[in-house]
Amino acid sequence: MFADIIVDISHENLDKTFQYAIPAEMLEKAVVGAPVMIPFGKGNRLIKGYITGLSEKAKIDESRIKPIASVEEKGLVMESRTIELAEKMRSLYGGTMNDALRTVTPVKQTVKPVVSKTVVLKDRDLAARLLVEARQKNHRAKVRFLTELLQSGSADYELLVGKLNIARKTVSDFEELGVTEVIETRQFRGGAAVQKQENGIVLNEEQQAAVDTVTGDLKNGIKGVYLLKGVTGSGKTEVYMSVIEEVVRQGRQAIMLIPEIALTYQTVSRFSKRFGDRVSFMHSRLSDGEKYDQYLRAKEGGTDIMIGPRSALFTPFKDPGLIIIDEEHESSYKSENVPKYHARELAIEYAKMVGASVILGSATPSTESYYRAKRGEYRLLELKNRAGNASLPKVHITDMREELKAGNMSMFSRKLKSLIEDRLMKKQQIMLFINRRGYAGFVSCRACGTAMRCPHCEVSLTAHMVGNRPERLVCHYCGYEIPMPKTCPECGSKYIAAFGTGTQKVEEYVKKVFPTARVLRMDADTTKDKQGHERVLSAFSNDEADILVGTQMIVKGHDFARVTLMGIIAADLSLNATDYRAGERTFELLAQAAGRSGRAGTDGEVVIQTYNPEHYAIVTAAKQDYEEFYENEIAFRKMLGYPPASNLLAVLLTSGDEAEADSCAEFLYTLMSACFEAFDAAEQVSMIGPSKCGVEKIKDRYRRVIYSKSADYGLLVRCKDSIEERIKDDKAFEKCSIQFDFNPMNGY
DNA sequence: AGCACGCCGACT
DNA sequence: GTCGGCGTGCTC
Repeated sequence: MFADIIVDISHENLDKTFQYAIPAEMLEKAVVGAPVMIPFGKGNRLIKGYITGLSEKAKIDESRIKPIASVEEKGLVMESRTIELAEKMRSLYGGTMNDALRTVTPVKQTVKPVVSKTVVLKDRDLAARLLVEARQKNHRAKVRFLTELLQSGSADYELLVGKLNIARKTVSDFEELGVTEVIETRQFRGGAAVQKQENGIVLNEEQQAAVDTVTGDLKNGIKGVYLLKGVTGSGKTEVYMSVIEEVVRQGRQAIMLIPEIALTYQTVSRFSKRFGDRVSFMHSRLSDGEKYDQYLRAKEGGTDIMIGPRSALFTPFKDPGLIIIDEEHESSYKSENVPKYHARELAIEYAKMVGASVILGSATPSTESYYRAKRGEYRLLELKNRAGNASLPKVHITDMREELKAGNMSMFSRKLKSLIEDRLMKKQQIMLFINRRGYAGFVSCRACGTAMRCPHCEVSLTAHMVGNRPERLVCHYCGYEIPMPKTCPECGSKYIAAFGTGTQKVEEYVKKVFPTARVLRMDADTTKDKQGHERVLSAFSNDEADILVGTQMIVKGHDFARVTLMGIIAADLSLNATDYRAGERTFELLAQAAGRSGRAGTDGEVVIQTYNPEHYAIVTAAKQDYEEFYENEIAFRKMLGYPPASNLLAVLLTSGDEAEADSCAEFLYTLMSACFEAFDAAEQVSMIGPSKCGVEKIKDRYRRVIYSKSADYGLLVRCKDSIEERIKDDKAFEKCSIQFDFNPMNGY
């Protein structure tokens, strides 16, 4: 008997199976998925591997085949379908089998105790002196730490590590603070037992209809993909819970994916109350050991439900019957690491493999999912009514070109300014939303609103700055390039500039214009540490401020009953992002932001400031009309051959040498077109590039990208496979690295 | 990845 | 003459 084994080393040359003989005494243990130790290479060094298949025939000369050294008893036997899933992942998204296996297996194999370290004060005088010094220099974190240290004689080092950005944890790191001892305390953290409560939840008609459709199908053995489209507050979670209950009743398990960092206390408590300790949660604050614990619990049947980010898809349940993907349009479902899988797409594949149903939930479905639902590939379930008496807010779109014409050069339109004054007077709260992410320095005319766009690609051109002056405008999709114009090509105005508005700028400006208002700011800078997020939000909900200025996070966060005005400072920022998803992202954000205002029945108002008041993403978001948005968006995607109308393969090439990056990218392009030629499919593909990436150089590596579009996804995969094979040991590509990204979520 | 084999410089 | 530099090639 022989076993096909993949070795636990991630290298292209080793990305294949090796055949080993199974000694008679190991025949029982040597099953597919079992971890084994094998003698490898000339030195017969022992390395780990996984059995991926069994056979009775030797594929190579039998004399060269060595026996397995041992089957790892304490290691986890991977389900054969986990290996199958890894194979699927590898074939769909590239990378090595090992990369794929690694992403579907838990990180650490040992349950590690949670280590908390305490530093003990020995040199009291030194610490006291340093405290005086820290007070003088106004080092608040240091003061807090030293005060605590002096009072108690010991302090939690995590405080210091977090506040002062100390990465290492040895005595010498603390010496200058008067510390001469670091004590480690270990403890094993167990899951808290939660009392299961009887549910008294009554579903409304729509919810019940959605539940009945899915559970009815489940009872009849029908597995499908459902798109649950429900506006914010329509009660999608109740639907999820009821369907999960039915699945669990059938003796099967459920996985629910949520976007990264979206696991709120509310979600945990609702699910815990309903399902008690049969539900497990995964989140980034868990240590590897704790995650592994959860993994084991699921594998051994200790839980039925797993809730977590995209990696929770790999929970090794015995018989998963349902996979839910909440907020399915979220981009965090796409992995940024190799293999760059999309959890939503992979979940659907996985469900097919194991015979499970999939529910995709969203208020603003991705264009991809809605397209498939319309074509009948997914079944559409809708929740149209908002729970409670919340009404839609009144939305004003202000045309910033008009403001400029009227002599208003400020950041706020007259409408927004007067409404802010009104709310401050009424002592109601205001949120100002500035959409900074996805903005890479586009250039627009303040007089007529024209953004500089690529004539070939329908995306914004990106300003390449020299110092703080834009010098050239470049298209990131095709490489089209023009010098920075002096005047607007449309209207001739000289008010043409790279757009840039940060949260700090807005905050400063608010303080200047409304000196009496209490202002809080929330963005990546103010919420660096883990409690920062909560601190700002609770301060705002405790009415410690009148105005909250922030990025994305304020839109996705909690509900604030007292907020009656939402100002969207520059709706165009995301609209002019340099990738084809800009419209969708803008609609999502604006629709969500609009939904934030006036949720408790009070008359909420929203002001959307824009230079493109007639753009469909803005108009439809203001009306909260998803359907109309979708019709426009899908027409745009069809016209230009973007997903889901077609498929896009981005091939990213990086090299430390600029000339080499150019020549290799050029060569790669010819190889790819020859490849499509060889498949006799050149007419089904259109290729763009190679061109420079939006960020031309990262970490001293020059970046180039080639895009291929084709309606046939399989064709792109075949091209990737053949290119990988072709360049594997070609000297020309030795010093560059090449990554494949299917239907990328961001522009390169 | 890691380790052996292999073909050219400075050394007991 | 050999000890050792790390270039390239293979691992069931």
